[in-house]
Formats: sequence, C-alpha cells, structure tokens
Amino acid sequence: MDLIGTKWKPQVLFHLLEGPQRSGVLQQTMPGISNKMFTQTVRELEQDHLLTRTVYPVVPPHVEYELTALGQSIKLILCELDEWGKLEE
Amino acid sequence: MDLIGTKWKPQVLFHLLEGPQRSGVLQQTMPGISNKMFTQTVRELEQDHLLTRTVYPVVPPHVEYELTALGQSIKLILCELDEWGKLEE
DNA sequence: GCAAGTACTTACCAAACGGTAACTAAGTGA
DNA sequence: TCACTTAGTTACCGTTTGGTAAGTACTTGC
Repeated sequence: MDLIGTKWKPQVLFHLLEGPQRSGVLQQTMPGISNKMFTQTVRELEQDHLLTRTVYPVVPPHVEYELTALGQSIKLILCELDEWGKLEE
Repeated sequence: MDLIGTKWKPQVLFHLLEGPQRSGVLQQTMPGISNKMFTQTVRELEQDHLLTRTVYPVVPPHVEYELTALGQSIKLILCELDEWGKLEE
C-alpha cells in the first residue's frame, strides 16, 4: 500500500479528518480532481481499509465516506505534512 | 513541490537521514530504482533545496549527497511514515 | 411522463512515466 | 596503450496514468 507515491490519497484522508463526508462534498473540497480519479482513489483507500464507504439506499443516491481506526492513525502524519507544506510556499 | 505523490523522493531523503552518502552507495540502498530514476530524483530534490550535491574533482568521479537544513526538517515525518509503514505489513 | 438529482462507470485517447542499453568523461595503474 | 572506475546522459519504446464526455440507475416532484 503506497500511501505516499500517490497524488490524491493523502488529500482525501486529510479532508476526512474532520469527520464523515458525503461523496459530492468531499470531491468538491479537492479542486482539480476528476470524477474518475476521485472514485478510483476512494475505492483504493477502501481496499486499504483506511476508510469505509456507506451507501444509503435512497434516491437520489447518498454515499458517505469515513475514516476507519486505521485511517485515524495517520492523523498526526497528515497534519505534520500539512504544516510542513505551508512552510514551503 | 510534491514530496508525497512521488515514489522515490521520500526514500532518498530517508536514507540520507543518517548522514551524507556518495552516489553509488545511496543508489544501492534502494533496490529497484533504475539509474535514470535515481539521477532524476536527486536532481529534483536538489532543485527543491532538500539536499546538496557535492562533486569532488577526482577520477573516478566522487559525488556526495547531503540533506540541507530544510531536508532535515522533515526528519520527524519520514520516521513516522517509516514506523507507520511497518505496522501495515 | 419527464426532468432533476447524486454517484458512479466506461470507452477512447493523449500525455507522462519509467526501463533498457549504449554512450560520455578522464585520470590511474598494468 | 588500454582496460578500469564512477557518475551521469540520452534515445528509444512500451506501459501506465489520467482527462473528457457520454451513459446508467432510480425515485421524487411537477
């Protein structure tokens, strides 16, 4: 599982730190990501057991993403990466 | 500067945490990296001001890579990533 | 019955990535 | 004179990546 080495995975995880988000909202927090990349990324993160995908059987569809305990465990790293990234601007 | 989002940059930095290394030795610590990728990676890290490249004018060539202060500043993150990576095996 | 709304999925295509292998450089020692 | 040594560059080419745009699904409200 290369968490690093991917462009979007860390960003998705970072945005989920504050709590569960529904699909569309989460995607909008990441300008520049395409529809295809977004679904691909969250699918992989789900396979990595870093987040859960909950589908509510309603119409129109409602899907929520939430960090697993494992996903939460990288909170510190993600925050530090964020902090460090800000220094370099 | 996307430090994450690349496969090799973090690895190069991690291996330099222990101190300066000469080119060939550093490359050998990373099995799987090709010659091309290695030079490309260190060149970019140099442009990012994360490491310095010192060329000793001798024959055969002797080149050393060393972290800059900026490079040192991500030590904590690299170590945590390493720790976390071990958990997931 | 028809559009709206949300979350995808797929086919197609261009661009980027990355590996291999051959090549350069230049002083030393046999 | 010639191979050895270390570091790096380059051309070529296959593979992977990733964007666009169109299509699927299904219920509610007009």
